[in-house]
Amino acid sequence: MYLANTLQKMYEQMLSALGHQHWWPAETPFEVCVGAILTQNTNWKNVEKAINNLKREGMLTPEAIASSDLERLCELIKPSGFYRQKARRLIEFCKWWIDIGGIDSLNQMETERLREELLSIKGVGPETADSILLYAFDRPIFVVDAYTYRILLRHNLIDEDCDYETLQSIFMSNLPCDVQMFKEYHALLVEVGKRWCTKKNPKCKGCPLEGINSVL
DNA sequence: CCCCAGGCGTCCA
DNA sequence: TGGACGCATGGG
Repeated sequence: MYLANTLQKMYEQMLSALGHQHWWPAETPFEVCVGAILTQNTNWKNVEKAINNLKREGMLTPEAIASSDLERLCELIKPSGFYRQKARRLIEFCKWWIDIGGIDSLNQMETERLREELLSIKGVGPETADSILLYAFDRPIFVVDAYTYRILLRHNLIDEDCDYETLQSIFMSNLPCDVQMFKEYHALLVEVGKRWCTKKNPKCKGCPLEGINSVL
């Protein structure tokens, strides 16, 4: 079967089994960005606590974070883990956001340029940059993460040494270029990954994608 | 007690 | 260029 058909079928089966995921859970583009940095290698539940702390203190703005005291910021985001790194990363990100002219400038920027800009920020790698592009700025970019890799690997759709860009291009060159669908697809992969594609379930037993690539 | 989570930068060969 | 390692809290 053609890869394009398999990817399409995966999407339909996940959507049918799990329904819409309503990602990204945030009220503003800036909140998406903060969440994207805080969730690096961290459970989302812990990130929610950190974001709620920032909101409660009126700190969820680029200006407030950029000019915040490092120790105080650390305390507020502590539940999200790696908080010393992440506090510095948030401050760097916010300075960048302000320097570049805020959300209006960012909205006008070409997607390729915006991606380069994001990747130039210390602490923003490919997944964080692409999450921001897709969920904060509605750009048609497919987000790849550890679950994406693991799920495709277990279904024998990729090689073990498949890197980020290659994996991303597999989706982007075989699926229609649709922002809403990209958002839903990534969210569904994460949910499937959490529930079924775990170490404790090495055969992905019970997964809605079971047998998606029956050719072994 | 263990393992891991919606990664990234650094270091070193 | 790529593999190991540190970063750290909270939930199972």
